Amino acid sequence: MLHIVPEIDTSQALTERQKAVLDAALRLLVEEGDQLTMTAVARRASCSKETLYKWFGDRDGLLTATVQWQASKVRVAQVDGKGLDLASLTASLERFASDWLQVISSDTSIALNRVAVGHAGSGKDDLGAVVLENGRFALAKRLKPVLEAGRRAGLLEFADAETAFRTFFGLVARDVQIRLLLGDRLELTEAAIGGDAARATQQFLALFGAKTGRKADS
Amino acid sequence: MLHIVPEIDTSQALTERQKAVLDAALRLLVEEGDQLTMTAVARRASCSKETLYKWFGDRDGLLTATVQWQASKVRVAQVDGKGLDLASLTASLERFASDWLQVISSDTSIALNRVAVGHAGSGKDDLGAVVLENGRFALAKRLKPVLEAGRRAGLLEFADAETAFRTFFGLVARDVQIRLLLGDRLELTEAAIGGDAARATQQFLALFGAKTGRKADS
DNA sequence: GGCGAACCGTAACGTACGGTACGGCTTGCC
DNA sequence: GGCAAGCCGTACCGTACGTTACGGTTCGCC
Repeated sequence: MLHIVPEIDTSQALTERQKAVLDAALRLLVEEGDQLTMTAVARRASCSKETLYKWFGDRDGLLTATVQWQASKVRVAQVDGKGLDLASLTASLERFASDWLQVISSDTSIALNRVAVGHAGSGKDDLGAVVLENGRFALAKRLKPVLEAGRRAGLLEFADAETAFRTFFGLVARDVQIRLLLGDRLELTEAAIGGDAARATQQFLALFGAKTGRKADS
Repeated sequence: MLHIVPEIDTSQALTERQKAVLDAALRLLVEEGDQLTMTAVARRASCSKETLYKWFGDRDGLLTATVQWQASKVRVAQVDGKGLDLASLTASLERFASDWLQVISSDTSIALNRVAVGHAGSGKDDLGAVVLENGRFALAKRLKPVLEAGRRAGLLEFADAETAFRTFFGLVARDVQIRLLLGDRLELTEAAIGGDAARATQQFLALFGAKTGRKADS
């Protein structure tokens, strides 16, 4: 289990210039993947390699800082669970689903996940942990309160929020992420994402919705 | 869309010695990941680098051959859809689910997927296509006939087999594969896999099972 | 036995790239 | 103005590794 404490915000203590450099590195990472070179980053960011090494230590440090920098940007608004009814719960779930599909199908996410996957296993850095913590685990942390509010409101029935979340995750993501990571072209239009989000939400409600006052389930 | 024609069996025309070399390369790939070196492969396989280059062209060729070689080994028995009732359908689905979980949580699959993901995007080779074709798409090809047999037998209801398959895929895999690829420890015991397979199957039946003569769904 | 093909082991080559050093420029401070 | 700090651009160094070359050995075949 990774479960790195996620509250520490390492993205501070970055000057504007440093953020600009990391943005350049990020763009290059999206274009070139893990075979980006320090020289290329320096050129793209119009800075010297000496500066890169002074600021980030070494190549792995630069990569880690870049991933964390991007991660710090994707904090999404919390959905609060006040005055919950079936309509607003459904809307929240659809919102989560479509946000998540949007994220995992973005060039940036794909590039970051590719790099992190490539580095996992060769225990040099913890890119995988960072990505996981700011992706899948952050999503769970934001969604679980909604699920539990839904349960308190009598709209959902489940024993374990973690298990319910994982099912929701599966219904939303299905094979999308692995296919994209493996290079499958898979055009996700705005409309397709909306449709998938609605479908996943309905399926989730069919599985975990309380069996009171709704049309015959399925 | 990749959808490389998968029927061509490129694993033939390999001598026993070549298979042994690829097995060595595969073992090394599991241990070292993508940063394995040609020298290491040669040493592990007790062959000369000259031979590696003669047989496989270059490093990418060796990697591709290794991935294809492993892919050719995982052909799983087809399940035929004769005399289908709910019990045998359920058993088939559970079997597929647990086989799939077994595969994606194996060291070999993780290593291969990591390498393929790392190479995707840098269009040099098509490792991603190979992995996808022998993983997710092969699974669909084997499972869809079962789903359609279930529909003909009046046990399942769905409009599109592809969509139904993808939901099943999502219910089975959930977040397991991406977490493993990103380096999350996630011990999947035999028992846990069996439980997950049963749960995913029940959820799938709750969503797509025909509403005749079954106990209250969910 | 002689011969050629295939292959092993190892040495050698070339290069790409991570990392370092250094000269010059700008900026802020005394 | 003088000086120091920070940074850019670039040249430089060392090494790891992909790729090639080559001498020596085995093995099938005549």
